[in-house]
Amino acid sequence: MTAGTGGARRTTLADVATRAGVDRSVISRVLSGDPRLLIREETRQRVLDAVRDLGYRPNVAARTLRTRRTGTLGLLIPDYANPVYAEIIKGAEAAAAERDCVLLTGSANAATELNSYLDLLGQGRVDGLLLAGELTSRAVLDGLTADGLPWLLVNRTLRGEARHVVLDDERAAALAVEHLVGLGHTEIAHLAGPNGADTARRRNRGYRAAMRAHGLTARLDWTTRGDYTADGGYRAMLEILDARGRPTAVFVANLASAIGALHALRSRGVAAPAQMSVIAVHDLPLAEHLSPALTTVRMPLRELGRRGVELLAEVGPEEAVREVVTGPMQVVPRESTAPPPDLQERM
Amino acid sequence: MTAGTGGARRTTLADVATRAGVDRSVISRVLSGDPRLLIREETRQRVLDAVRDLGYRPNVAARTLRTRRTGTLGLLIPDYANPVYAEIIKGAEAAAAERDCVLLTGSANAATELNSYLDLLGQGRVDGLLLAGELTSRAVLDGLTADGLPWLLVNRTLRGEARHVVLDDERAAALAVEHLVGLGHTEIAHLAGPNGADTARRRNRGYRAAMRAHGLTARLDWTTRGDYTADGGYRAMLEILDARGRPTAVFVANLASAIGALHALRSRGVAAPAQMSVIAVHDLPLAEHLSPALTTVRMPLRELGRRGVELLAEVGPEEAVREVVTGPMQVVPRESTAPPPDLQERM
DNA sequence: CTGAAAGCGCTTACAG
DNA sequence: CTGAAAGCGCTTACAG
Repeated sequence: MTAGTGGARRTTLADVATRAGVDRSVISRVLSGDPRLLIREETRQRVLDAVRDLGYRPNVAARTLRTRRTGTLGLLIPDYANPVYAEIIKGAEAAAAERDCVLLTGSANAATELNSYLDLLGQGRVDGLLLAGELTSRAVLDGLTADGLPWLLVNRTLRGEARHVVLDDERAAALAVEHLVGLGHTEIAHLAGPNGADTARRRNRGYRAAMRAHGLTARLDWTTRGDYTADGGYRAMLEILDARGRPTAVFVANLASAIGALHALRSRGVAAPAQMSVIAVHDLPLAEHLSPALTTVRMPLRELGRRGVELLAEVGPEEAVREVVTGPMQVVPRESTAPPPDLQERM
Repeated sequence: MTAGTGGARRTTLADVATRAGVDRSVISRVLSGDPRLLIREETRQRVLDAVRDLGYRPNVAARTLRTRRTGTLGLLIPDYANPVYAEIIKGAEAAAAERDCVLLTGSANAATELNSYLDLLGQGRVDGLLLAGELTSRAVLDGLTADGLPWLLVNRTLRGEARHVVLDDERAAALAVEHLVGLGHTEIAHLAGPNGADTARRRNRGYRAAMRAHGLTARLDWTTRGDYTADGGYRAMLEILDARGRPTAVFVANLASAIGALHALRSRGVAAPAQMSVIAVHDLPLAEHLSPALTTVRMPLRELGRRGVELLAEVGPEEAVREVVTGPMQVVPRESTAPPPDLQERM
């Protein structure tokens, strides 16, 4: 046998039709469950038997060419290494599988990469596109719309666009602040995410709103900006430690930053939680094993991915979608948060 | 405009042909760079202009139906949350893009999931399949072969199969042991990976071979088994600490396990590296920020993904492939390894 | 109840 | 140098 397809010709509808002694169209309609098909039970059995015996599976390309539906949804993320996206992918994949759809995940972390990825996707490779991460521009979205390709922003919004599904980042920030306030903290800093990140802006906004709601001051020099990486979190935590006065707690915008922040505290000899409580957005098994074990806010990321697929599949491409996923969101208390030093002394 | 395709009919070859005033076949041959096409430069320009003006992009389904090539390769991984696979995916994606191929990544962590994923993939969705992780059985591979779908195991081998690309896990283990021996250690334990994992078996084998090569004893009760997670590493490290006598160093089979192992050492009050050196396979930015910063062996994971795609695309499906990727592999020394206590005292 | 036909948009061997 | 034709494997409206 020569290299190449490595096997015999695939079974087609014609093969099944011959075997079952009916027309190809009958097979097709039986398999697609056509409700307008009238067929004798005995014929239907013959068809099903033939399909099973020959191991027939429809040719995807032929079906797509005919129906203009690929049964594939695309998901574009900036970085596979970010566990946040891993969770989103899992939820999206599960939802896609439930609708007999394949999920085609790709990564792009620069505008040029994104464009070449869209080129690669070509015409008619996917029925719709979920766009996570920050690099999507208005121009790209307009291009997709012009191509007739439905899209939906996931975990981000874009000014003037009304096609997105996000988490309640404001509420996550509020939960974190309330946890700290509940422990007695009043001097609470914020290690924020990058300026370009929509989630970072909303967590920052949520932090400020929650501080205000508790009559606390969100000091400007106690809000420093990381970039959602451990390295960035390390640097941003040092900035907070170098500010005039020292907060007793810090709300960190994501888990990777918090790992760097804990490192910065160790390197300056600041004990956590004795001298500084730390709470971060996103819960992962890892958090349990850090030193100290990290208090987190668990976010419904899987649910976010799931809803992305559902909305993309169900809502017409011209309709507005502005959904905030309200899955389980809660503080997971571990060792990194405790009452502030002054309260501890009194105990 | 109604919901649905959300736009006008897509541009087809016929539209371009009309615009350029030539037959459809000419457009097709110009675009595919048919070497047997004789065409006047001026006609070729007209064709190219028409393609550009109309923004023509070939319909993937029609092309696939005709050529039997999808331009898509599949990659099946067990878990998106594992950063090892994130790196493999990145390498594979880059190599696929270079060959104008799309990479369709999917996850399955149980045999039933795998089968339903393959069903979902259907017939003719991908030109070949890369299989990473442990769950692939002989039966699945035979099924793929029967379907005429080329496949390649990535980061694992399977007895009796000769279609795989792997890393040199034995060498990684040897590098780790040599690093420890170079620091003066002779009592070296091994926190292994799960029994089912091919990489774990090879790292274990490499550890034993390297110990032997240095005239050292690999004590059986100093080899404990984790499961490549932080939780498993925590438990397996406790087992080592509970053994008779205590090693001065431990070679950990992967980074997630090492995070748990460091936690176990802290919880027992064993100082690292003063009382116990730790080195683990796989380097990630995270390692720098652990406490202590973790010494690792950096593995060429991206290169592994890249070679997987290259080999799948280039080697005929009937040919044997047994490749060991020889990318950059090196010890990245950080704080978690140091000379053993007895040597330190003498210094 | 079942079959025959058209056509989705390409590519390619062949005709001129 | 360029065009006409066949056919990849489906689905679906229609004919009987």
